[in-house]
Amino acid sequence: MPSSLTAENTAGRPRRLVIAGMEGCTNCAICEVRAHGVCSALRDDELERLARAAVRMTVPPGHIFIEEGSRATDFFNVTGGTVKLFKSLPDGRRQITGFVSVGHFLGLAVSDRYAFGAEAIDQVKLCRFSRPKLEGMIEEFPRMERRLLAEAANELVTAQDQMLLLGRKTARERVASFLYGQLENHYGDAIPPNAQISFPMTRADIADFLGLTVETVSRTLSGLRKDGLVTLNAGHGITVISPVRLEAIARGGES
Amino acid sequence: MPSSLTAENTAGRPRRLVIAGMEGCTNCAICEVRAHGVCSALRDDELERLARAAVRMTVPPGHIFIEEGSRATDFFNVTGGTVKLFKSLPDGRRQITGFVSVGHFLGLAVSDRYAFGAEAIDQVKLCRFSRPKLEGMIEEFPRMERRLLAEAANELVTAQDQMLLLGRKTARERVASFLYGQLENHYGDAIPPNAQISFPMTRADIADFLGLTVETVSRTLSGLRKDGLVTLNAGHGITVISPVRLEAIARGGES
DNA sequence: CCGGTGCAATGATCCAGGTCAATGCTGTTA
DNA sequence: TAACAGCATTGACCTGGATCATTGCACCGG
Repeated sequence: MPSSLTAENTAGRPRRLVIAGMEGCTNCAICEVRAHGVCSALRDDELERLARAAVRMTVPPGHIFIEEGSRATDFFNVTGGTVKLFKSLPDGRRQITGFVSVGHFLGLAVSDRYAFGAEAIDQVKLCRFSRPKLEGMIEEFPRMERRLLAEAANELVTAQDQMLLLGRKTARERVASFLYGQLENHYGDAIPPNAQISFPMTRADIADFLGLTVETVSRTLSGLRKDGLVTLNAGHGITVISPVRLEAIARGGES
Repeated sequence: MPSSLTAENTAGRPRRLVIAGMEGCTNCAICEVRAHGVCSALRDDELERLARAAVRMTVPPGHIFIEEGSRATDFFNVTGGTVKLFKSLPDGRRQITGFVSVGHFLGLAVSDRYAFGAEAIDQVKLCRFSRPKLEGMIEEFPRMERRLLAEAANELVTAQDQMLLLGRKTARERVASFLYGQLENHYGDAIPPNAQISFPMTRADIADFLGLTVETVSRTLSGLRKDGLVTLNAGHGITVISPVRLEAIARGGES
């Protein structure tokens, strides 16, 4: 039975749902993520109304602000930091279904309960909307709904990629896919040789995202280093020497 | 490297995109799936307009009607039969990302290309809409967009469940999850003991859906039979003796 | 400067599920 | 009613990645 080494994080030291900072936000028009996220679909006068529905929050690293299976009372828009979304099994095995950062929307639920948990990786800033308020907004601003649908479609495509990864890729291909994905996040589609990336998540997070163990992630990264594909820098930094070869591996087109 | 035994299906005998039957549909109001699908969101007069945009199609078993990576020109609504959605790797490894049947919508794409392929498992009936036409419809009938968003949210939740399955569940848990899912499809949430199910997909399809090999699926089913949890009937029929215990296994709460 | 705490890396061993190879079963064509 | 084709099952064996154990390496507080 595969297990997750991060299990004891939850089992041993259950984290409370603590919200550190929370203040009203009166001006969405000057919001730092105006260009991204759901808000980008709105005109200035519409943002005015949005502002009244939104509450700004700051969540410290390691804290869970959406508890798996809890009542889905709110929607969130990430305005800073990185969040991991996850699902767990009763014995502590955990699957991270995605990492989301600035501009991303969070909280679509079918039933009245969240199907996943959300935990801050680093210092995370959020814009929170109550469910009824957001529903009112959607009713009023069709462009916002359009935007939501587009984001959902996007996430669906990402989810399908991840299913292919989890169901059929080797450890090496999974790690290469993860690294290449991080490259794309930073550089877009013009990735230079010797591209640098640094990400906030630990090996354990990466393992839980890729359906592997920490040890395998570590060994596989060492393998890529020995093969001259990457260098491992201080902190969580990595230099990808040949993004092209990395992508080939990620795609499953190379051993 | 894990491999998919269905690889030669594509490699050896590439299937052409053949559409067997195709006729105009003039009356969506009497459509057999009126109660399900996107159409259920519309009033009769709206259906009238929908009818003019829709084309009915029949696709024979085994035929691919959406080619992975091809131009996303159409949207489909499944009105009969079962479709498998899949993604593949260059060497033929394949992951089935979902089975969709009557009422389900199909074809949401981020870019202008489909990110997945779609193949008919049995005789499949479809309602086809051209992309621009559907976009017009959405513009005109906000309730249809609402419906689409709801379905996307639903699929997202299902996708997350599947990621947990593929990343962290054992073979036994995966097969139990699949069977239990089939039970839910047939019976809703009131599943009686000794519930019967029969599904159109082969062991190879199940394997590609669960990230396993045909052999492991076969052995695991035999294991469940030996443990008195199921009986394997003729054709693709299975009787689930104890749905409660099956669900416990599926949830990861039992060895 | 030292001891501690929390990752990360590496080594040794194990095993769940993959691979390879028959064998069975069922339906279909002749 | 035989011969074939296409799954499905079962067995024997192998291996990629999991498990268990140790060591290394920062960064922090005293």
